[in-house]
Amino acid sequence: MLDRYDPRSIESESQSFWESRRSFRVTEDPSRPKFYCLSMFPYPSGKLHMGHVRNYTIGDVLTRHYRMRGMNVLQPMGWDAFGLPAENAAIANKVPPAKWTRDNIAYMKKQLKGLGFALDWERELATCDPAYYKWNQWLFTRLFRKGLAYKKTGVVNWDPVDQTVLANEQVIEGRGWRTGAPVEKREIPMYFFRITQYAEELLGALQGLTGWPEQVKLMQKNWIGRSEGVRIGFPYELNGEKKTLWVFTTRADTLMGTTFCAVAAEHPIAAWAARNNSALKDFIDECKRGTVVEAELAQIEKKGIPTGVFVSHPISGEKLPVWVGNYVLMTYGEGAVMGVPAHDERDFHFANKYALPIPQVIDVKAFTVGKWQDWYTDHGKCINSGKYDGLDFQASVDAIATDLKAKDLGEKQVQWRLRDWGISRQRYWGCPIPIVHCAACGDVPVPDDQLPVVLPENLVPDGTGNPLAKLPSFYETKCPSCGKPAKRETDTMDTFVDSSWYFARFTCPDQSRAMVDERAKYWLAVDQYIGGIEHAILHLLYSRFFTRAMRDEGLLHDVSEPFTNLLTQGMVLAETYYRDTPEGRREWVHPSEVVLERDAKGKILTAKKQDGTDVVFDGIGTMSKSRNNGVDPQELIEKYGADTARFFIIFASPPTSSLEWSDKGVEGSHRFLKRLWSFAAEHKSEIASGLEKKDTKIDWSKVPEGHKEWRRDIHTILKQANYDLGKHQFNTVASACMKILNALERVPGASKRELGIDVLHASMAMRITLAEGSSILLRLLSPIAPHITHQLWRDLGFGEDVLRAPWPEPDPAALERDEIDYVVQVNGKTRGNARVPKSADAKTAESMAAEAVKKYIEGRPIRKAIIVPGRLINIVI
RNA sequence: GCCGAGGUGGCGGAAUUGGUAGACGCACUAGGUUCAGGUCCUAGCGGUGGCAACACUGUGGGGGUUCGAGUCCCUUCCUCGGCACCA
Repeated sequence: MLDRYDPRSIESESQSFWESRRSFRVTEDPSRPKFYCLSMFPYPSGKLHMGHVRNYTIGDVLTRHYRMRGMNVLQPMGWDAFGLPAENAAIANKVPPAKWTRDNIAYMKKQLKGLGFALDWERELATCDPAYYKWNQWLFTRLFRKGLAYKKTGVVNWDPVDQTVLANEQVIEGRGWRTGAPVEKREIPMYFFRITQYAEELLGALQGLTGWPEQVKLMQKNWIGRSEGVRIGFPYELNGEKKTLWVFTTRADTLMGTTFCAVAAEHPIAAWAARNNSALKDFIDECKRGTVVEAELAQIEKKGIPTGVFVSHPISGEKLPVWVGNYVLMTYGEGAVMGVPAHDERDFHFANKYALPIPQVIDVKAFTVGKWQDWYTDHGKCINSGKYDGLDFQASVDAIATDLKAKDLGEKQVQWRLRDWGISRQRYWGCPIPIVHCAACGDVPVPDDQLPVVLPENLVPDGTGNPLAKLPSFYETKCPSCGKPAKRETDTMDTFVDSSWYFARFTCPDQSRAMVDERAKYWLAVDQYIGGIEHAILHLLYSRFFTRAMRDEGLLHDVSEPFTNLLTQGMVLAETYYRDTPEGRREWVHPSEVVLERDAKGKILTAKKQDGTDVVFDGIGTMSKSRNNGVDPQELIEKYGADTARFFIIFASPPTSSLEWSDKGVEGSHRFLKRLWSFAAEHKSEIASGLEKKDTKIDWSKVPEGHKEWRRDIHTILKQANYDLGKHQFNTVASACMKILNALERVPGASKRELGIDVLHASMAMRITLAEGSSILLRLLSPIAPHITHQLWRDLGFGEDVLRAPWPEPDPAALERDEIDYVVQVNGKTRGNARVPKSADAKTAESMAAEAVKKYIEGRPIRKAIIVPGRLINIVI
């Protein structure tokens, strides 16, 4: 045993130990409870960032903990390897995305190994491997035949200069990122997954996901967005032809307050009306030019222009103008809305702007036409609504729906916010969509025996469209159905498809004849899934959809939900600093280069760069290259070791909260591990002798009282730590480890000449407790800092492998007390303490408490006393 | 704009879920060790008043429920995440 803590050698030795024993390889074992612990697999962007380290450390703490509790724990790792950054790197460096991606995987894998995660590397997979994406294609063809995958047009961002489709991310302030050209919207044919067919089930099943955070379930619920309303038809005539403009509303009770209708720019009425109306045409063009990003769409100024078309109110027959409104979404409902300015905020502002009437039809409090108030949308009885006057919300909706139904102009309808999932990407580095376009046979799915459609790996995209579309050897093919020359689809799949089922593939990654096999039955569902809150909606919803689609294909048995428990980790943040250079440039200064000056109380007075120039603190934000505030995990590991990195990350904040990086905090964590190491070195022989006598029965009456308390402290801390582990509050578990070490370091003296003390006996008790406490500490700490605990466990003679040791449980006898310390309050204010014998009844406890605080009572009569057993007594005077 | 989360010392955070607010750590202050710096060790550390004992006050702001509120309710201000082609 070395006398100095040397993480480098300890960590590489521990890792070799695990590697040589294949410690983390797992197979199906029906004799033990299984636990599938999965962290979201990384995109191989180059090197690990702190978010990865945090994610995988949390997963590893769970994995190692449950292993020590005797469960058969699977923790696999793989690579979400397709995606845009590889193409961007290819454009920048002229390297094929495949090579860039595989190099990154090799480097990041080395980093993961260096962090000592208990991963079963024999199950590693990458989504860019044909052996993986073959099954994306296979499932696609199955869904296509069922109609669960289908083709229709979708809207994309189009860069007119590069003649290419842009991702939202590649559109900077309405312009293409490379060309600077104003981006246009373009409608192109795409493939969609009919996720809406599962909308009802995806929504209903949320209730059963008791292991998910309420927050995530609520976000999914709102995203799916079920709303009950009425589909209403407004009849009109075009060139003598009778037509109906359909809208959907959840507020049919306000129908009599409709003063206009508004349609989306893409609506057929808009197109028809614009034929010989150049102002309208320009406006529609303007709407189409803009963004496809909903967040921006929702914040643009609400504008509109009349089409000149009038529709009839379905009840009153009144003529209402139809406007084109830039706030109406073609993708929701019917692409048209009825305008009720008095009871809808957007309609209110729209009507005010264009001087449309604003008649009140619901009896809300204090209505005036001038200013919008939130309560205008409140439910109430109908007024100014003819025969519906006096009806409340439900009654008026029912009556109006019945009347509309009779006229064939409407009925109740359930509307979803959720849209079908467009999966076509006009990009190279992705899974090819297995379709062949044949002039005679149409869209033909590629037959099983021709799968996978292999993606050529040697291409280098240049930013002007998909290189696959320029490669005849890829797209020239024969129709699988008639054998005539045909064209292969060159679009690839959204990478969310790859990540929607990888958790299932980890159960049987070597299976070449099927997407998944029987082993999935043993392992699924994932017992604990861990990942960033930013995936709360899309990735998780798509995975829930895929699991059901696979279930209905007969691939998964009795599994509908992929993730039983979900832990959404917080983000990793760091301070940001900048200075404005004399040239007027903003220079971001790395936090490690900033020197802080503090006052006598530690408050920050000034921040300067090391060279003395002033810098400005710009708050706490996510680690990013652009703001130069990232911390490279690799440097951290090299300087302090993986255990310090892991410990700090766990200690600094609870898993679900954001984590603020602090170099000083890292040093504190390192200090703790160093202290642990020296403690072990210093007490090695006492621990050895305590271990030898560990079965000796201690007569605590012959040992000083302080000694018993010492042992009780350790077990109390352990009890709390186990409770905290159960609720995944790992930061306080790390604190508990520090507290136990603090306690152990306060070894009580055994030489005190107390009455009845047996010095030899007390000394033995001390050594036994020291050994017991050390063993508790090492086991409790091992999931967080596995290397140092592995080494010390062996060095101190506890055993060969701490991973195989049982999880520590507090000894109930150690927790027992003869007396209870009560907090004593007078009128709710804490005024003292009272030590009360455990056997005392309530009356005795009360009088002892009153005695302890008598100077605050001063003889005034006690009105009552509230006793919280074992904790607190509140005396009310 | 819509949906979701969060505000506790100088800082990260804790509080047995309605019962001693500030555990543990960082920073800071004083002392010790050291030629010195670092390391390490000991003690102190929410605010105000006081030599002190102690008193008052304190969990973003305001109001309420309760014997008792960081925790529950109402209201208000601020910060962060997602919004369908970043992953």
